[in-house]
Amino acid sequence: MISGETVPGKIEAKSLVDAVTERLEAAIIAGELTSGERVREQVLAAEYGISRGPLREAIRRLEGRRLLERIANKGVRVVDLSPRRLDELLKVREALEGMACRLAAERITPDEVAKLRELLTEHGSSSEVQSGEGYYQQSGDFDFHFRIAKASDNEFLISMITGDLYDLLRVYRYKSSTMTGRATRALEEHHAILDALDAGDPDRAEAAMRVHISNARIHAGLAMAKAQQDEDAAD
Amino acid sequence: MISGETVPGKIEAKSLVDAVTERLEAAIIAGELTSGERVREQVLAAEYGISRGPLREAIRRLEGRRLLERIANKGVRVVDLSPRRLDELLKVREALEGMACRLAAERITPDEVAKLRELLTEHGSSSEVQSGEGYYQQSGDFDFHFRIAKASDNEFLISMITGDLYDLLRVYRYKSSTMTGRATRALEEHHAILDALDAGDPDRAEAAMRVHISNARIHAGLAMAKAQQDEDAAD
DNA sequence: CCAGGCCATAGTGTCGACACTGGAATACCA
DNA sequence: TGGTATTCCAGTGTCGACACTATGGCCTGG
Repeated sequence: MISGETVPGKIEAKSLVDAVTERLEAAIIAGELTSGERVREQVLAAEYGISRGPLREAIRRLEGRRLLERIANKGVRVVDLSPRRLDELLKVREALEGMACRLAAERITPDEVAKLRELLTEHGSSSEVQSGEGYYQQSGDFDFHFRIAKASDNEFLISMITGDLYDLLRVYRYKSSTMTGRATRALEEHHAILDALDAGDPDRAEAAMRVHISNARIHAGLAMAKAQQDEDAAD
Repeated sequence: MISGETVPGKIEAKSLVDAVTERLEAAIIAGELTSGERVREQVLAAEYGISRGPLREAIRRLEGRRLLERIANKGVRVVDLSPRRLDELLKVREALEGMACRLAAERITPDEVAKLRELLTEHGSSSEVQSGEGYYQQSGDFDFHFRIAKASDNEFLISMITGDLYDLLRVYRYKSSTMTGRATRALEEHHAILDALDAGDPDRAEAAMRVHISNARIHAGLAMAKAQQDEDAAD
C-alpha cells in the first residue's frame, strides 16, 4: 500500500517531467509501487505536487522503457513480472552483458582491472557474503556488472543494460535475488570473469560472463518455483 | 471536436496518443523527419490535427525508445545517427539476434524452416539480388531476421529486437544499407544460418547469425566511411 | 429473489490558455 | 564602428477545465 502520510520528495528541479520520471522510476524500483499495482494519476499528481500533464508525460516515458503499462481508459500498472518474464529478461541480459564483457576485454585498462579486483576482494572478506545473503552484496553485484558494462565503451549498449535492463531486474529485487544461496559460487564466477578481462581475452570473457548469468538465471528459476510452492502451501 | 476534413494523415483512431505515436514512428522511419532534424511541437500538432498534449505524450514515449531526443526548453530532435552509433547498434544487434537465433534453433518447427527456405530461394532467384541492390531485398532481409526473432519465443527479446532495434536501424536505411554490394554473400550467410536452425544446433546457429551481422557491421562501416569521403570530395 | 438495465461517480483523455525560457534582432553607448 | 545591453518573439513548460469512458450500486420488472 501507499503511505499517504509523508511527502519526503517534492519536485522542483529542472524539468518537472525529468524529475518526476526519476522519482517514479525510483518508486518502482524501491517497490513503493508494487508489480502489477494499478496507479491513479490524480493521486500521484497530488502526491508529487504537480498537475497531471507532466505526470502523464513521465508515465509515457517509462512506458516506452517497459516499466509501466497502460490500458486505454483503464489506467496504468507497473509491469507484471512473471517468472517466465524474468527468465526471458535474464536471457537478454546474458546476450547483452556477454557482448559488453567481450568489448570490455578489448579495451579495459589495468587500472580498472585493479579496481574491480579490489571490489571482489572486499566482497570475499565480507561476512555477509559468507553467510550467503545480504543487501549490500546484491548492490555490490550490480556494481561489478555495472562497471564492466561501462568499460565496454559502447554508449548504446551501456544505456540498454544499465538504463533499461537493470531497472526491470531491480523490480524483482525483493521478490527473489538471483544470488542468495549461491554467493560464494557467484564470487568465483566473478573472479573468472575478471581473470579473462585481465588477460584481455574477449572470447573467454564473454563466455565467463554468459556462464555466470546463465547460472543466475537457472538459480532464480528454481528459487521462484520454490517460493511459489511455499506460497501455495501457506494458503 | 476534430473536424471531419480529410487530410492525408489525420488521426482518429483509438487513443490519440497511440495513433500519433505510430504515425510519428512511421514518419521517422520513412525519413519524413530526417535524422538530427528539429521538430516543432506546434507545427506537428497542427499537421496531425490534434492539440499539443497528446503529441507531447507520444514524443515522450518515443523518447523512452530512443527514437527522439529532447533538450530542455529547446526542443525535440530525431536521434542523431553517427557512423559510430551505427557500429554500436550493430554490435548490440549481433548480441541480441545471436541469442534469438540460438533460442530459435531449440524450438523452431520444420514448417517454419521450410517457409524460411522458401523465402531464401525466392531471394536467390530475384534479379534484384543478383544486381546487388534493391529495395525489396532490403525488406526481404528484415523479413528473414524478423521471423527468426519471432521463433525465439522470447517475448521480451522479440520486442527489443523488432520494436526498438529495427526502428533505429531503419532510420539509417536511406543513408547506407548494410547489404548493398554484398547481396550474394549475405544470401550465403542466410543459408548458413538456416542450415544450423534446420539442424537444431544452437551453438552453430548463434555463431552463424553473429558472423552474418558482424560482417554487415564491418561492411556498413566501410560504406559509410566511403560515403563520407565522397561527400567531402564533392564539396 | 434474481436478472437486467439505468444512473451516479471515479478516473482517464483531450484541449486551450497562460507562464517561462532561450535566442535573435535591434538599439544604445563608448 | 564594434561590442554590449535590451527588448521582443517563437516555442516549450505547466496548468486547470471539460469531455468521454468504464465500473459498481441501485432500482425495477419478472
